[in-house]
Order: sequence, then C-alpha cells, then structure tokens
Amino acid sequence: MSQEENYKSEKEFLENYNSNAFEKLSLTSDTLIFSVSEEKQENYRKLNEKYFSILLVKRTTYPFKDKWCLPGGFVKMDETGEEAAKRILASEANLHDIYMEQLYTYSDVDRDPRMRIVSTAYIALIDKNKIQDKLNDNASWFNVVDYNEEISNDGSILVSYKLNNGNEDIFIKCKKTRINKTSENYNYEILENEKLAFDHAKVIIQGRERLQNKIEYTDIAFNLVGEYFTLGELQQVYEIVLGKKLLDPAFRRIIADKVVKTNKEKKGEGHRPSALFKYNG
Amino acid sequence: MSQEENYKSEKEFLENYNSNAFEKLSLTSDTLIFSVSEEKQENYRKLNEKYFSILLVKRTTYPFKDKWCLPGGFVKMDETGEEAAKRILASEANLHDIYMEQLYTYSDVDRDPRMRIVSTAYIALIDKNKIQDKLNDNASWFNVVDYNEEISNDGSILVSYKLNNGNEDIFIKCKKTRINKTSENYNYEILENEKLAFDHAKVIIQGRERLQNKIEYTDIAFNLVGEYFTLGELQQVYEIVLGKKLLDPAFRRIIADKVVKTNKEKKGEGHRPSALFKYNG
DNA sequence: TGAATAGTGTCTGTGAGACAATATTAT
DNA sequence: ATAATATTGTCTCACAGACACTATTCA
Repeated sequence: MSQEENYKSEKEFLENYNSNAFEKLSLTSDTLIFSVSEEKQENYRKLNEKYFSILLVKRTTYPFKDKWCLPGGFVKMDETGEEAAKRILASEANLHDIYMEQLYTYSDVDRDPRMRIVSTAYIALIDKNKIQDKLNDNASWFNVVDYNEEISNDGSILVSYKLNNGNEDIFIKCKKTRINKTSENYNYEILENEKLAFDHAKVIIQGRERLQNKIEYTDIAFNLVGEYFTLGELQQVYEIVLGKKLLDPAFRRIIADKVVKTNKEKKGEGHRPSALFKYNG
Repeated sequence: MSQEENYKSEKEFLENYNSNAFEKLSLTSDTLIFSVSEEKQENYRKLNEKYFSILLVKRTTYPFKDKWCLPGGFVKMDETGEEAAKRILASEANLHDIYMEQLYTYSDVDRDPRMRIVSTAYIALIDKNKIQDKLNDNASWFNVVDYNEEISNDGSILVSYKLNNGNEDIFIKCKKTRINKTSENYNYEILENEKLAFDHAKVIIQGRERLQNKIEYTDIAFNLVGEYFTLGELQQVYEIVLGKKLLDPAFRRIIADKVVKTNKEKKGEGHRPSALFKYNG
C-alpha cells in the first residue's frame, strides 16, 4: 500500500510499480459447445430424431486423467478470455467463427487440485452439419439422452442428466438451491458425478439453463441450424433446447417475422415437402 | 506440457506439480452498488422524487489517481471473487448482507496500466435508507440525473449518462454495437469518459442494462426497498430502474401476488394515506 | 375546499393455447 | 391408398394498455 504514496505522476508511479505486490493466480477459459445432432430413423417417413449435444474432451494428463471435460486451457498474457477460448477451439476442434458468449466465472478456491485457478466459462453454439470432419481423437459429442428436474420438499430442485456418446454414459445429479428468494440465481451442489473433471458438471447445468432462457427472448437458436432450414427443423431445435413440445401454429406465429421463405424446398422425405427458410437477420 | 507424462498417480503428479509452469495474473473484484435515493420536495403534498444511484469511490492513489471508480480490490488466494467483493464492501462501506450477483468478467489485456489484471464485476442492490451512516470519506452516491439512448444510422446505439453527487457531474457516452445479429450482446465502445477509472464506465452501463432486464422477470426490485413499503414507492422503484412511467392498475396487477398487505399505514403526507406492504418471499 | 396520491372498475385489443381441418408427398 | 409431415384457420381465454372513476387525507 505504501508504495503508491510518493510519486508525482502516474507515469512515474507505473515505472516503479512492483507487479508482484499481490499474489497472482492462473486463469483458464472453458467452452461449453452446444449443438443439435440428428439420428436417422428406421421409418423412412419419419423425421430424424434430434438430440441436444455437448462436446467433451477426454483428459489424457493429470489432474483428472481419463475424465471428460470441456475444451479449455490457460489464458495467455496477450489475449482476453474470449480470445483464448476461440484459440483453443480453433486448435483443438478446428472450429472457427462460431457464436460465443460469456457464461460465468468460477473462482472456488479448491476447484483445481494443482493450484489456484480461476476459470471463465463460455457458451458456444454451432450447427453440427458444418463440422463432421476433423474432430480430435480425444473429443466426442455427447447427447443429452435423459434430463429431469424435480422439486424436492425443502424447495430445492433436483436436476439429473444422462449424457451418451454412443459408447459411454455420463450421469450427473445436482441440487439447485436459490441463493436469494428474490432472484433466479442458484447454488449448485453436485450430488453425483463420476466422469466429469473439475467443476464442469456445474458449468454444463448452468450453461444449459442460460441457453434455455435466452432462446426465448433472443434469436440465438439460429446458430444451431444451417443457412437454410425448414420450419419443422427449427421447431425441433427449440423443442430440444426447451425440453418440451410446442404447438405448430403458435411456433410459426412466434418466428414468422424472424425468417424469410425462400423458393427452395426440401423434398423426398416420404411426406409433403416443406419450404426452406432463411434467418431474417 | 511434458511434465505430466510420467506420473503413476494423480497424487504423485500433484506433489511434483510446478505451479509456475504458466504465467499468472492478478484478479480483482469490483462491485456496482445500485440503490434508489430520495430527494425531499418543496411541495409538502408531493412524494419524494427518487433517483437511481450508484456508489463510487474516489481513488487516492495511482493509477487513475483522483478519478472515480467502483469499490473493489484484489482477490486473495483463500477467497472466491464474490467473497472478496463482500469483504471489500464490508470494510470500505460497512455494508453487510446485501444482494449480490456476478455481472461479467473483464479481461482486456490493457485494462489496467500496471499489469495484467482481470476483473470480475458484481452487482449489488441495497435499500439506501438502511445505510445513511458510516460512508467512507472517499465514497459518494451519484444519482443518474440524465439518461438517454438513441439509435444511430448504422444500427448502433448511443448511450449517454449524466451522474451527479450533489457536487460534481460525471458524463459518459458509449456506442453499443451488436456483437452478433442473433443475440442481445453488445460491444461497448466508450466515446466520452473523463472521470471514471479503468473500464468502469462500461461496467456501469452493462450493469444497469442487466438490472433493467432482470427487474422484469425476477423480484430483485425488493432488494431496493425496506421491509415495509407502499405500492406507490415500489412502483417508483420500478419506474426509475426501467426509465419509464407505468400505469397504476397494470403495475398493481403484476405485483399483486408478490406482496402482502399489512395493517400498517403511511400517514401524514398531505394526501390519502397508503397501506404498507411486505414482500411475499 | 383543493391538491395530491391511493386504489378500483372496466373496456378493448393483442396474443398465446388449443384443436381442427386441409395439403402434399413417397412408397 | 396410406402414413407422415406441412401449413393454415379459428375459437377462446388471459392479460396488458388505457382511461375513468371513487376514496381519503392534510394544510
């Protein structure tokens, strides 16, 4: 504290500043990448079933070796947290120009066993059709195959997830408690989590909640579909993110002024073809 | 990278971990404290005029000596960002048990002239009537006396603020540009800012926006009033935060199931007395 | 009594929820 | 023809916006 007292100018102060006066820590960026994946149906008439999916990476090194985690890494001294997140996605998963926003900064003292590491988590949304190629060996898409939320007696909410990548299941169970009765902010206590490293189970739960909220009052859903899409496909995306069925006419009313009809059609599906639309950005 | 390769267990790895393998930085917590202040009117019949107000602290040391900033400081190694924010508010302004939530983490490389410092900003809401005492000499409440938002030709939004603490004006002008056409996230470019340190002008603008949004779908407004309040007072709080007048019947409908009428009354105001209500948490 | 706020009644239009009906394709 | 989805029409109900009206106090 006393070091600042006697300088005559900011310039002089800065020249003499001891940047080690305060303890330092490391900062990482972790990105929660959401997408919607399709699964071909046996019945040729039916639409492909869609799943909400998350990209996870298997750790090959300690700590949490062999556990799954969000793609992330250390923030370098010459980049912002978001720049770091983008750099890592480009190098680890060959992803470029994707929608990204900051989710939350996690600063629990013991969240990393190595040392004090604070992490800023980001949410990213991509259209999975664009990027079937070049996934790193350690990376894998997990579908949310089961999702449940129930209110317990004491007013807290029990959330459970089941993720699957075609090969392996991940279960998460979490107890959400309101931090304050006036707000929608929760404390997340992980009750069950065998396979996810760090506090990433919490990030996934909190991130999905954010996406569910934002899809209702923004247009971010369009980042999950390609340039051309049918209204049925778009509706499926909303339904998967929201976790509930929507009524066709209501949905069409809501998005009517967000899309433009093109003269293209999607044909050959065993039923009436549907018009392809574009986002009216 | 190579250090992790050869350990047989996580325990062994951690015992040998070199925590200086990556560059480190400093983390600070800054808190944007909002409140609503009253100003006695000359006309005895009229209600007190209310202002949206923000607590700022005058810096006494470099950098940004003599500029105003948000109360904040370095996060210690044994506390989370939010704990640091609370510790600082307790010590600097004698504020305890106040509503707080995380706003955003600012990590621009040059945001602090001393060195690389990342800051997590928090929003806090308090009832100003509770805390007229014991403000630090350097701290001062600024009222938002003028606030304007206009859309410019290129689609960006020009935001201007005028703050006043009874003694001094602070002007801020900022250009908001959508980062992405699908979302409500903006890039904030400060065009005018003489008196605020660091990137705190941006924090104020972003924080107020957050509050405006959240007051519509949560009950956080109740953190800005005391235990007992009249519906007129509560309505004023909403109006000030939202920056627009509300119609009485509509407002009463909206909050009807959030409040409970008590048998207390507020009398002696030169007009019909009004019932005091409590929050129905 | 008058100025000011407190509090309520009610009309209207918008928009969401619900359900029904029609349209069109591949097999 | 049939199964499946695409697309539109319309009824109803809830609710926000708007305005008018009544109630009550203190100087």
